Amino acid sequence: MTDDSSPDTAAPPVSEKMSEQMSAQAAARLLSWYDRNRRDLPWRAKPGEVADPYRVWLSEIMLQQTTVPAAAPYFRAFTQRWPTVQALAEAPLDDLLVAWAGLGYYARARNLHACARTVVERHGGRFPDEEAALLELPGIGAYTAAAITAIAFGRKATVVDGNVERVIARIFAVTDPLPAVKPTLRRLAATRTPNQRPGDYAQAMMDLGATVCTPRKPKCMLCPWSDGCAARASGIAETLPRKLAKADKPTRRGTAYWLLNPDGAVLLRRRAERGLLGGMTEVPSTAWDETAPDAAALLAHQPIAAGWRALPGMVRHTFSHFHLELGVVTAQAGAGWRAVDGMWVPIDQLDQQALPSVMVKVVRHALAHA
DNA sequence: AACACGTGGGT
DNA sequence: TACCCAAGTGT
Repeated sequence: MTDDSSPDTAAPPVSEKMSEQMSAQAAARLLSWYDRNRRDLPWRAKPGEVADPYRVWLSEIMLQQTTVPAAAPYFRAFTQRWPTVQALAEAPLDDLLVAWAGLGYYARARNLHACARTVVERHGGRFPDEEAALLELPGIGAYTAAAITAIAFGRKATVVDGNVERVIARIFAVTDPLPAVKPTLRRLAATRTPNQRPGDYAQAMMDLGATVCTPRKPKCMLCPWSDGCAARASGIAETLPRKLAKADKPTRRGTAYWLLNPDGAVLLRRRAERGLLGGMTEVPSTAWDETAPDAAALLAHQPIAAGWRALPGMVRHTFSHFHLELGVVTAQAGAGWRAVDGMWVPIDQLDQQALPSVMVKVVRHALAHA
């Protein structure tokens, strides 16, 4: 039973009016739970405070597929350095990439910059307060548009993230697997969205999923909706939502070139603007393929002809969709080093570069073994 | 529609 | 160790 029609039971059909009342009652109970268990998060307006759309937007982008503890320090750094969307729009993209380094999904940073500039240039520096207009902005999809509408502007919107999908799947005992069942979950979620306190309700749903209706070992005893939860009634709460098995990750292999110049600076370069780690800084390397590069490939990809020496060990890293094994070779650049394509960065300035985590690993490996 | 796109923490 | 998971979006 995955649609929202009346269940085929002996109970009398629930009238529309009655189900509306039940939803309103459920929302009130959730909001009461929220008021009693409100978490203090860096981006969350305190009771009585007016939400700042810029901070709501920034936090929602950072929280996409990202845990609260991971996002929090980045949010503080960004808001301290760029307190307004105007300030962010005026900053060079490269400054954002340096500040975003380590947080992952770097398209978010590129879209963040594009979005800030669009808001300033086309919306007078103010975020639109309607879902449809927000949806037009780079980096803002269905979830984020609804979240900003509800949380920043106090307007009704159905906010559906992974937490909400889980809560709804359990309440209604939806057993069909994700992602195909997403539209159904969205419809069901919409039937419970109240007119009152849209922002608090959205955050309450997500908090409920994050702290009570958790993926494993849900704390049903603490749940304000436990008595109406179909999955709990049938003892399958922890198994929901069901998900299709994911394809396993292939392994790719490559070799990175740790090249030092006579001044003791290391050669880095900027990656392509789009795609994996787009616009970020890297230690030059061969292509990353299934098979490790042979001697010919090492010569073909070397940034400058030099006598390369392999460092012991290997850098391992796992991206969203593949494993990477990276060997590291090192050399001193001889005559002609000034003409090499890339940038020479003093070792003590590496922390000012837009180095993604995988490259931080390469740097650490080289410094430890070179 | 399915896949590309990061990272670090939990079990 | 290996897999799952986290306030998704773009193509």
